[in-house]
Amino acid sequence: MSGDAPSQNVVTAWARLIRAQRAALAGVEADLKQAGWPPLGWYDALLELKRSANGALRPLELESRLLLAQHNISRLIDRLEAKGYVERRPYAADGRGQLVAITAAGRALIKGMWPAYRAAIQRHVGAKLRNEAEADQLATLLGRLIATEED
Amino acid sequence: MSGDAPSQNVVTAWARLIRAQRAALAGVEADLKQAGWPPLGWYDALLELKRSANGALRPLELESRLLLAQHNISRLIDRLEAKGYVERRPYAADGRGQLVAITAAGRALIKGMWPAYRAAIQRHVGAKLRNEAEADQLATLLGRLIATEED
DNA sequence: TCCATGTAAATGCAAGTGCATCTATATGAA
DNA sequence: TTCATATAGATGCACTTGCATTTACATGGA
Repeated sequence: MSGDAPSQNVVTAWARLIRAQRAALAGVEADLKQAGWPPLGWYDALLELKRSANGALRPLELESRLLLAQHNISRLIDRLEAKGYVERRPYAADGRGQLVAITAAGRALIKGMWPAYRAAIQRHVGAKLRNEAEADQLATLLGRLIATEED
Repeated sequence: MSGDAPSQNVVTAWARLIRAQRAALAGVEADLKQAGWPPLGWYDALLELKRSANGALRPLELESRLLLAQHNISRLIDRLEAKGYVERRPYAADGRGQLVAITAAGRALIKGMWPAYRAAIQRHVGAKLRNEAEADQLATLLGRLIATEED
């Protein structure tokens, strides 16, 4: 898969990657919204925090896990903080940094959202695949695209 | 793959779908921008028009092919029209509708962009896959997600 | 014909995003 | 220590997107 021109299969995969994500994301977002929940990005960010030691991460770390730009992380945290789902704490080891910690309200939010989110994932992704092997294959192949040999 | 709860493989595939697209799209957009080209969405829209009979499509059709929301299509056409890459024509068969046609400048634009776009696709997608079979598999699986059994 | 209802596309406004820049702290060389 | 440079995160501004609504035309029934 080297060389400077992509094969037809690669171009097709690229085009479908864009559209499949667009379709799935729009579907899931719409389902969540209809059920009265906040945007998906809030869930994803809170989940990363919850999974981390002490329920906290530095914005920089959140950035690399969510693959969002720095200024977008900064403002996402603003919104989550304004609603009381996270709190910013100073980061002792580096005065420039900070720690973003999930609050009890944040934990409650993702817990409450999960059933609806889970159902939406199943509807817009799971139900379109034929079997577990396909899901596994898809996850594996997408994993290759994420692997960071970037730059 | 039925039922209401997604398997772990499905959840993983979902999470990676979001991130893989985000990473690949950001990478390709950055490459194009650095080379001085307009956003990717312009290319995609113009390509759909170029491939169509008479180089024209109704906005409604463009919407379903690009999987963008109606108002976004409307404004994308505004921008393309302002730069002279497309033109809006009345649609005789339905007075509410219109036809959006690619211009000579539009054709020249996508022709000029393709080498840079192609190289970016190869760098951010092709180079990360191991062989043609993987590209083909990925395209096939993503195709399942796009297939419209929606609603 | 007239009107209620439906559909294609545009638009005002709010919210989110990209971009460049700014502030504050950290690090390393002189 | 001092200063140049680098890094973490915030922010002003322009542009894009989402959402609701509006406008214009189409369609079908009374």
